[in-house]
Amino acid sequence: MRNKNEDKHQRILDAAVKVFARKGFYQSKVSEIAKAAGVADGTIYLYFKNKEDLLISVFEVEMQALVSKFRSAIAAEKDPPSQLRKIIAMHLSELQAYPELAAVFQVELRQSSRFMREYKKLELKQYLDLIGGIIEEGQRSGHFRQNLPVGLVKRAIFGTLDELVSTWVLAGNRYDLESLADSVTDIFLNGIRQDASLPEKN
Amino acid sequence: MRNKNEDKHQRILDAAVKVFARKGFYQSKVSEIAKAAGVADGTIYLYFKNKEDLLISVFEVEMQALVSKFRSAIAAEKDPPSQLRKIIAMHLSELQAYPELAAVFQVELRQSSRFMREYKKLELKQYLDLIGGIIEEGQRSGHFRQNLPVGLVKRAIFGTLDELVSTWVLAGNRYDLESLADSVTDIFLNGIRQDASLPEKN
Amino acid sequence: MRNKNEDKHQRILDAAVKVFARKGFYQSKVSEIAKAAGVADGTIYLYFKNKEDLLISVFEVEMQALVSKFRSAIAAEKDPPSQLRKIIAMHLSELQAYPELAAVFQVELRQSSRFMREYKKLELKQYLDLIGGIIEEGQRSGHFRQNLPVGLVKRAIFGTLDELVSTWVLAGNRYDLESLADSVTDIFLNGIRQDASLPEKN
Amino acid sequence: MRNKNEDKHQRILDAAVKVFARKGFYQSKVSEIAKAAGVADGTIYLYFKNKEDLLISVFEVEMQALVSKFRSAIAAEKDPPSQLRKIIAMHLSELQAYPELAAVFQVELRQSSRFMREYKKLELKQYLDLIGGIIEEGQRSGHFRQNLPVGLVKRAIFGTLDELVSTWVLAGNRYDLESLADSVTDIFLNGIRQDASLPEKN
DNA sequence: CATGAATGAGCATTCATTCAT
DNA sequence: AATGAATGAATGCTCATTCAT
Repeated sequence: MRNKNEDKHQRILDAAVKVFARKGFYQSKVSEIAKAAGVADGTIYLYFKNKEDLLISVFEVEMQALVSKFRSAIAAEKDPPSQLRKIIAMHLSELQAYPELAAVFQVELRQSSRFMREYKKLELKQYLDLIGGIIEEGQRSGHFRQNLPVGLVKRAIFGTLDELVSTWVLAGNRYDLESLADSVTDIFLNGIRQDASLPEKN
Repeated sequence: MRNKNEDKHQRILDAAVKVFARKGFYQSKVSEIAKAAGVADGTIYLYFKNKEDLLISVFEVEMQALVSKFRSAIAAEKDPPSQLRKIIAMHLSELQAYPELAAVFQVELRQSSRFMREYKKLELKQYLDLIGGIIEEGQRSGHFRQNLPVGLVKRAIFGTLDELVSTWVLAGNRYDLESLADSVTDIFLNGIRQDASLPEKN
Repeated sequence: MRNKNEDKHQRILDAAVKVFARKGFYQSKVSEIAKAAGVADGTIYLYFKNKEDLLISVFEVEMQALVSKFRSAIAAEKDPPSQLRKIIAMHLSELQAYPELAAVFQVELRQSSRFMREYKKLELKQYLDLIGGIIEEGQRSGHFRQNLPVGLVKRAIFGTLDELVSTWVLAGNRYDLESLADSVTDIFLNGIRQDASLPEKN
Repeated sequence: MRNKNEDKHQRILDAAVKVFARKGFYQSKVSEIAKAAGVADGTIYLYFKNKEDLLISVFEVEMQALVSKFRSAIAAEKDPPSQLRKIIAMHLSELQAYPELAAVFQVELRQSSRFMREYKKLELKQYLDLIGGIIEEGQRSGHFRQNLPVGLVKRAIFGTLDELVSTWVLAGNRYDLESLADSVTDIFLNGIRQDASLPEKN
């Protein structure tokens, strides 16, 4: 019983990722997800409150898995610059490895109501905080400049990665995403490192 | 007649921006836009093919205005770093000045079908090319390093700005967006300038 | 415009009476009512808030028409006994003349939620008050005994008529309802008239 | 086994009375009845063919109990007037004592399909025949007038009681029902007794 | 050009019933 | 017998779009 239920729950989540990625939230039909999961329409409502709850669940489950993966990975890195290099590389490689999830993250999650947008922020916050933690630590250790607001830096990095993945998703996954990691790292490590002279203000 | 029509056309566009910004594309009702514009439902279909076309038009019209404003502004700047500083500042100040448009750009335009997503790219391309042009010129003039792909740099800058505006929109416009411009400029000018030593590879 | 709208509104009401009478509220499909009215499903929602509102409207409109017809009829009668005879006769003849409405009144209106039941009482109250007024006047004029509570007498008369109509409806309208009027009047006029000796209490 | 089954059968019936009374037939969920009875949803289908059958069974079982109780009670009364007085008093006191059953009888049983309505008549017939028997006997014994059709008189009495109970149920059982018995008896004994002079025809 | 009443396709969700365990 | 997870048919209502006026 235990396994069968978990299996069905997971199958519905997997199907939802696929369908949401392909069609978007509003254009996805519950019956289509049910069909893709190999269950009856009504069965979905045994596991999820409604269609929106299903989308939120997809996000929650997948995001948590990603974040915890990232967390262990950066724990193995010796200093903030290496950690930043690592998280940039993983962001790109993980989403490249799971393009359907990427599509949901990049495009579909931006479709829902105000409530959901706020909900999304909650989940995303963990990830942004992970990046933010690296920046803070780097400022403390003297690797990164302290005149830059952490909140801005973490969003700059996230925004950059997000845009690169979005472009890649919308381009139909036609090129290698992972190989952009070095240049991104290059820009940001230079952009925020301690000994950078401030750019001249005109 | 001419003026009256243009007026009506514009009133519908303005109403659409407001409504889309508040509710999102799928939750916006055509009748609501009509009401906000002070026209009958059917009148909208005299000026726009359908609801999606209305969204695309909003984007087209507003984006073109924005891009041409940016274009003249950077033409007045003396060198690529100043131009970059200028465009970053304007992106933030313009969208801060017109938060409803910002909401549509940041959040709602990501809601449509595959066709629309691709369409959006076309419009957005002009803006990205504007940034790209500055980067290219800077690489030619020796201000910016040449080892960084222009396509990536322009997306990094756009992604960063986009994320900052999104956060600001979702936070309910509760803080000063424009004042982030200096830090963003700081990061990128340092991140891409010629004499930056490459960050050590582990 | 005026006429067309009223016409459509009325056609929907008429169709609703027919369909509700035949199938009952819960078994009646909105699409079926629409079809019977010769309009599209959605059109019904231009005139009525929802299915329940349609049922309430049927009751309201028809009941009001009935009550005002009754009111003028009894105004023409000279004394309370004649008025009672008249209202009993009309109740049976009117519902006999309009069997579908009778079916809705007798059977279908008892199907709805608690809210509706209470709503029904409001409408029905007017009719019960009409009977009650006759009884009160008769007690005052000395035609009817004063030891009987008006509230009970009016319900006894209404309950009797209601049951007779229900039986007739459920029997498929197979006999003459109107001809029962004399016996009913006989029972009640004897039952409540002034000079009736009280029945012996055991 | 025997007892356990009967117990379960009875528990389901009791639960059904409660739930039907509170929500009405269409608004009552089988799962809710199952829960109230402390059995699984599927178990109900071991004892009853379907939801409608469950409602019919409630009626059958409870009605038969009532009728047989009434039958013995009137057997102990000496003459038709006393019997009529007795049955009127019991009708009111029994349903007052069991308000949930009253709710089902008065309100919910009128909700079902044509088939059920006819079925109800069958069950009800026994009760009406009980009243009818008293009237017939009274006409034979000279207590009651013979110019009144038995079928009408029994329905008048039943309709009156039914309406009084309905009103009491819809009023939330807020007053004493039983105490209405004397007035009802008064009306009908006077209304149908032998020596009543016919009311003058206009 | 403008209107807005009318249309009807489309869909999330419920719940009586089944059946493998 | 008993369970309760699974089923999937069934339907009220919405709303983009049309078109007669």
